[in-house]
Amino acid sequence: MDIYRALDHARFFEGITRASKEALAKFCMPSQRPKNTLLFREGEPGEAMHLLVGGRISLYKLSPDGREIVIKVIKPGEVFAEVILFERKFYPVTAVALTDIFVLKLLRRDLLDLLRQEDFRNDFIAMLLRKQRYLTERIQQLVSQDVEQRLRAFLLEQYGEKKEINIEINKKQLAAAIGATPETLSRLLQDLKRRRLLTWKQKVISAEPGFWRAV
Amino acid sequence: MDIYRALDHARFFEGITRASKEALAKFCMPSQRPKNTLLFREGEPGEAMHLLVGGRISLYKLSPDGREIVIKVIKPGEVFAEVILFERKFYPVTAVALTDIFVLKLLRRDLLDLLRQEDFRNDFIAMLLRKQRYLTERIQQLVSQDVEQRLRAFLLEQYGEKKEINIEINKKQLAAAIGATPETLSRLLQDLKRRRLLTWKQKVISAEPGFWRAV
DNA sequence: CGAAAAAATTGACGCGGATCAAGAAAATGG
DNA sequence: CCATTTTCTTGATCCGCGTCAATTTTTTCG
Repeated sequence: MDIYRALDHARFFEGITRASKEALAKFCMPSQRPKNTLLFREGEPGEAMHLLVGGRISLYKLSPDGREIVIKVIKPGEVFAEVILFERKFYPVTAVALTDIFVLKLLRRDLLDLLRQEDFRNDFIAMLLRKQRYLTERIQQLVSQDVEQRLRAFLLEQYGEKKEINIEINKKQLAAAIGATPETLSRLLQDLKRRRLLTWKQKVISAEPGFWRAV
Repeated sequence: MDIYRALDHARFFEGITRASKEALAKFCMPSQRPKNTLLFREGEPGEAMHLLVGGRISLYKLSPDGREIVIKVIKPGEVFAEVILFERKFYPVTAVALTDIFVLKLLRRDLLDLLRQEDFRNDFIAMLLRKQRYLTERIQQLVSQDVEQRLRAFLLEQYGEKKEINIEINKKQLAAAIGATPETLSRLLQDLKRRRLLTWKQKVISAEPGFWRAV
């Protein structure tokens, strides 16, 4: 469990100099947590930015009536909870580990130091803008696309256009991630199977080429 | 049409020193445009950040089937299209003037200069984080709230909890802004009128106190 | 291994809001 | 000011997906 190596693989820190990555490694607080761990809750005060090294984490908000609205599923190499560093001091979302995870935490004051370096700062701003773009696209998707298209977009974003996907999350979690109920996902999967486009057995999804360019 | 004064009123530039605001005023390119002007289109290359001084602008994305999905309605004092400054060089959304507008443009290179100043940079990052929070909340709203709640949220955000709202956009535009069709909005307004919560006559919306705390 | 819990499936049904079409009202522009 | 276009309204109909309930299947763990 080498922090430096983890940082080295995180795409967010790609453009950064070796020296500052080593400095960063000193600041980071590593932690491993089992599946279903609640990392933080919406509205709670916080003072760290997180970098996910391994596993998946779901960020969601609660609707007034208690439903979980998934904002984003975080995959390895991505940073989250950066929002609390500058603006308010409260997390705007809840974070739950969908699988066993390995995360690095970076305290506010350490990050503020790092931001003094121009290249780090530029990467940081670029990351924020990328995220803004992502959220913009997610809005468009959730509002205008049906469940099948959202499933396709999700798999594409998280795993790429592959024939075999080794999926670590369960169907309930996936349903939530694409803004649907488990029942609806179940029926969709049945239909995709009938159309010979996609099958889900155990932890493996097999997608036909046709799936990726379906109507 | 004093640029400095405009900047002085823009909340984005609130925390900034007088000196750098004056410098900024020199860089800004002011422009006034009539209603319905297309400022830029999704996918077009761009090289300026915009600050809206007066009027309203709709930022939207097109769905695959050509519907307009409104991401955000910009109000005076807000900045937009900052995304092209760092990340890619293409606008991620289309921008259309909902009313006659007055905007200031800030070219990429000028902004990059400004970002060298620590206080400006901090404000800039804070603005990005605020926007991220906004988009996060918009997702939650669009996914989990019905049209009536979305109407309430929109009016609240854009005009505040007022008894009388002078509305400059038309019903079609408002319907799009809350992710509904004009037909649905029309029926909703009829219902709100019947329930004595809200009336819309000409360019004026009158909302009863009860409207703001409706179920 | 076997019992209990959790996840997934299946069917019946209902609802919010989209769509389509037609007509009324309002805005626009010569 | 009138003619044309655009916006708004109203009714009828439809559909995707959620909800609820009942099983079935899978996972968990003593």
